[in-house]
Amino acid sequence: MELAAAKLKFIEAWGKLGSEWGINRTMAQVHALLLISPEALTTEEIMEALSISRGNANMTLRDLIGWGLIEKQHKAGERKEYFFADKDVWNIARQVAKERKKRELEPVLKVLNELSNVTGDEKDPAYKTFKKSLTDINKLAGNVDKTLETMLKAEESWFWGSVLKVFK
Amino acid sequence: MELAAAKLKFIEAWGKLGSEWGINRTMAQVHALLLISPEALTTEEIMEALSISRGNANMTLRDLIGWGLIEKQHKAGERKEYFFADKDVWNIARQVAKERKKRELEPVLKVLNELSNVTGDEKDPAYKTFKKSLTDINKLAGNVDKTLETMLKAEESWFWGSVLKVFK
DNA sequence: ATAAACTTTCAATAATATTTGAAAGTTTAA
DNA sequence: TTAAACTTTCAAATATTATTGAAAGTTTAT
Repeated sequence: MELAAAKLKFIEAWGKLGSEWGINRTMAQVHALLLISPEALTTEEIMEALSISRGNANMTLRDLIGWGLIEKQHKAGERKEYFFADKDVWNIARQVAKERKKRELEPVLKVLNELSNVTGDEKDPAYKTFKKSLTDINKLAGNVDKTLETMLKAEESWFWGSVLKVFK
Repeated sequence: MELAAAKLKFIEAWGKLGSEWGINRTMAQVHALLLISPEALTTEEIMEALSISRGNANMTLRDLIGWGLIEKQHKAGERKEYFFADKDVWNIARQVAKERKKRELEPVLKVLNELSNVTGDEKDPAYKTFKKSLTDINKLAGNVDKTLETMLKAEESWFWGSVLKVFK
């Protein structure tokens, strides 16, 4: 397969994966484009490469910066802003985990926590079932949370080394 | 907080979490409802509890069965179908992991694999960057895949015991 | 100060996803 | 059979989310 075709396919696949996991398709595509680009690109070039409008490109780039996945770059003597992506896939994974944990997981954990002081009759099956589910979910969520925390601090090789070692 | 209010809040929170992770909000809500219900419920009761239409309820229930998260139950002498959710949170997590791996991760891994035999000039930075990204993503994806596989087979306590042990 | 080069905003529009509800389909009991 | 009880389907309506593009805003050089 030719490089040009492969690039398009990669961008498409990355975009699809993103959209299935709650990340805007265009955002994932722009990220993919920058990820496989050796040099930083301008808004103009990104618009061109993905056939998207200026407004869309601008907002998407801003979002990606907010996610910590790309950065602006300024070239000496040029007005234009260039954008480039962190190429370290482990950093990317950590960054995404960090943001989603903060934006989505933590608010839910907060609600679950509030709910755990629900009042009711210990003899009521509805109450007991509710309590049990909450407790179990909290336990699981606590473990997920701890593991993510470790991941966020860890080096890739150490993390996978540790995790995979116990699984063979 | 009263049980009734707490239930509503839980259903809402579960629905929101679901929608942020690419799962239809109604589907997550129906699942939440059944998860905290001690007995199996009819379509009618679910429609009523969540104010959704018959068609929506029917499709959502079918989807949830497809995900392996709920089951039908028949009561002796009754025509109606009852639905109940597996209450084991670890089973739920595994089931969701299994389905999403199959439906979304695997197709992408397949594409990534196809892309890895892209042809090009080793001296071309665009080619080198592309190759490098692919290789790195494949490596990470491989580790995620192995870990998920282990999770799917494992008992909860063993899995978290093993993972958390190395993280203390 | 002015104008060119570039970036940002946001109301309008388009695309996508979800939901409805009534009709069609199925099963059971008498 | 027939009809009541129940389930499924799916075209149309609604709601949600993403995108456009032109106008407004900003920065820099002269």
